[in-house]
Amino acid sequence: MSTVGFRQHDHAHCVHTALAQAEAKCKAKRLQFTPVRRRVLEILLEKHKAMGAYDILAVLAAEGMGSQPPVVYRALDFLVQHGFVHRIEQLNAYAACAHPTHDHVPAFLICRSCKAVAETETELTQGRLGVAANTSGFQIERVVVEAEGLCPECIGTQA
Amino acid sequence: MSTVGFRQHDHAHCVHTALAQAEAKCKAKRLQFTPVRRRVLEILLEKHKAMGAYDILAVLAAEGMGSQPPVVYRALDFLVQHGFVHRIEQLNAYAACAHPTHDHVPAFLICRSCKAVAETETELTQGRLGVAANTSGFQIERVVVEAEGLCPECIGTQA
DNA sequence: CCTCGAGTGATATGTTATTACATTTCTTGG
DNA sequence: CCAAGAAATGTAATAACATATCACTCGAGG
Repeated sequence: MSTVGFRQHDHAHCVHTALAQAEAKCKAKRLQFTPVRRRVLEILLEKHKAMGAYDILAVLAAEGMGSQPPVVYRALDFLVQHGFVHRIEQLNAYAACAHPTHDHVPAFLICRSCKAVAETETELTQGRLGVAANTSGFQIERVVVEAEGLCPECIGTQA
Repeated sequence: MSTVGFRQHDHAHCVHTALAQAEAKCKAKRLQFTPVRRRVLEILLEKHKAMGAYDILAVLAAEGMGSQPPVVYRALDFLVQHGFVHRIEQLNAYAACAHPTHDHVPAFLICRSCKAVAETETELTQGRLGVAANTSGFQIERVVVEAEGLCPECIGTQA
């Protein structure tokens, strides 16, 4: 995987597989996997990188699939909601999920130089954060974990 | 602490103390604790809540301390850089640091209902995230941990 | 006294996200 | 099949967040 694990891989295959999985999951859950939603996910899978909403919108617009912001934001909301895509808070950007087949708490390694994003998983409500939440009576629903730094490719080329 | 621990506390005192600590730290490090920077920190301490840059700017503007965005963003950059303030990525907002006296990796509990923010600490590069980073050769420089959910006050009043 | 650098003031602009409302398309029960 | 309601989309306008740039001030050090 070029960004997900900072390694190369057979990309066309994984795009196709991921789309098929998403389609199957939507069918199973009676969700509408509409053309716009499908295409947005496909764009993210193909690019295999975090993209801003307006970057995605530009691609859609070039294809005549809607040129206004709400089009892409609605599609992204849907995809995020159902776990096909993650939002990278630090970048105000979106990336296709690398492990769409099972529920998980995503964690990201974000290269500050090339903006590559690798997705891994974390344990929820463990460690001090979980303790703090329990102690204070806070009910955790979602956890964002994002590490910023340098990817292997960029370590040599940077300060 | 009303938001930091979802509990009440003597606020005027802690504002004063935190400002004095910040002033001392700046003096020790030869940093300029200018009126704008001081006032921005004070506003965040008084409000004791995550605030958007433009919310802070509105307060500054009302006091004649600068009415343009760069004023507040520059002050926030300084305060974040030196650990007096944290940026809450999920909210695009800023909150005064609750533990300014020592270096730490902050973690936040963010109430999705009332937007209260509690700050705790986490262990850096431990657990699966650290393992993933090591395995792939990624060099972590900063970690963002933000949990979203319901604070004790809001649990009763929400779905 | 002069210069240099950090900070500030001000204008403009870029980027990200939402509100609002009209219209179309799906789906489901009669 | 068909009507009614729900879900999705099209479109315009605007809100919210952030940065680029340049001119100006002021204090520290030569």
